Amino acid sequence: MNFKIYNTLTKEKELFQPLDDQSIKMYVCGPTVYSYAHIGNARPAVIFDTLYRLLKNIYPEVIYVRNITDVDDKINEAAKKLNKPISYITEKYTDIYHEDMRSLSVLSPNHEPRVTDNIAQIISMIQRILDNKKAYINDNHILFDITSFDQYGKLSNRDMDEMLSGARVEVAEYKKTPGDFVLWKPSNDDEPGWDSPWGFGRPGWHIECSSMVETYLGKEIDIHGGGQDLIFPHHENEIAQSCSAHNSKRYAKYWMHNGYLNMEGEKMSKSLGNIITVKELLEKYDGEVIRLALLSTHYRKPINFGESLLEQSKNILNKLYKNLNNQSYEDVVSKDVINPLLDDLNTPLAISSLLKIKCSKTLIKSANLLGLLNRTQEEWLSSNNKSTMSENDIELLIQERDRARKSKDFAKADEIRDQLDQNNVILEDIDGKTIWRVKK
RNA sequence: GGCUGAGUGGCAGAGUGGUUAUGCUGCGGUCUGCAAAACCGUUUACGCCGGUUCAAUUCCGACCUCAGCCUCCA
Repeated sequence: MNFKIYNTLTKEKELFQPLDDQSIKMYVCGPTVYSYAHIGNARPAVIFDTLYRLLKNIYPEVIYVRNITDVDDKINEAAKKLNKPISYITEKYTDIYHEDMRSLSVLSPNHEPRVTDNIAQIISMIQRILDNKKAYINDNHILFDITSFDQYGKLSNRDMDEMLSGARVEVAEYKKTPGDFVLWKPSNDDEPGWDSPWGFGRPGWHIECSSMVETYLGKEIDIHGGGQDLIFPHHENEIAQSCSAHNSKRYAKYWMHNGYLNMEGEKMSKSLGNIITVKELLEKYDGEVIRLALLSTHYRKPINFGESLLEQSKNILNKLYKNLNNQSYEDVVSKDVINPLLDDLNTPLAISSLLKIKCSKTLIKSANLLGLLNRTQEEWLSSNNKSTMSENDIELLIQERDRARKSKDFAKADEIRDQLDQNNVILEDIDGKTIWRVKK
């Protein structure tokens, strides 16, 4: 099995050679639960879910960990605004995230750790980094000393000195080097916090992932994934922390990053007001349509999300479900689908292959690998049944139209068809019989 | 300013040193009372300029445009 992955660390497409081919270990940065997940959050979830499905198809065991970040200043703000406890916010949005992911056919990872359940492990890791003299204490903050880590900047291909000359942000006074980052910071009484050897406080942003990888997967893992925006500083810092705590050279063997998502050609941002949540999209489109839309661009490229992409995806899915009507016995994944996936997860090419598969069972099995065609043809056709008319009324009108057609009163027959059309019902005359379906 | 990525036909989107991607849409046709569905056909594609080559959209170099990152946004 030749599985190739583009590795951000080496900037090359490499042959995937697992640390242990009996058990693959992958970690993906999960959501910060302070608001509804938007479509940009859904992209990595769907992409790495597809990777997870592919790996499970190849290897005997895959351990997939995706965390939930439930300690964050944005959460604190959201809680303060509503005058509710922080747990109210994190629990609410964790539940919504899970619902959204289910709708997009995203499988649950094997572990989904929360920061609040792993504080002891985080403290232990920070202590080890301090013991190894890779961090220092200043003004009640524990800061990682980036000058102590010679690989710093390798993942993001950055030279710290060059970056600093162009820096546009004020540097906190307690930092020795402007690039140093917080491992632990003090909390006020109204902020979430835990007792630690360094006083009441909370972990910095990056340490949680390092700690959870260590706890649930070990010191070194095969694949670490996330959005491109996390390359710097988040992933760069994770490498520095983990290697410094472990006295090791390597943390993740392969780094995979998905491209950005734009809305109708524009960056999705609060200021432009074009952020669209998964929940909003699900009101208008089936989760499978959204999933297909997200997979229709290669994961490393920017995706231009919008109405036309969704409509196109809907058409493709209709076509695929329509193709599920022959009886067949071949029950294997199509080579034309799995081979593109094995080549750095080329989902667009795999999808185009799906459209050529004639054998239903092969089609289902192949599409399932992408998390698609999860329902039967009947279930699909009857979903999104948005006609305002009852089935009985529709049947009666069809009978009336039949009578009109038999008596060659085509004007009346067409009038009835138009009437049904306005109620989203489309008629098809096949072999002397009239069948109807709801517009999708 | 530094870094990273992208630029393919009406749209979406693969791929390739010389031969059809694929899908959607549009147009034409077969079929139909008319439609729908199905099937068939179909329109100049590869940002710009050089270079390498018998041949470049594909390799190399410069340039242009767009997007993003540069301390907590997937």
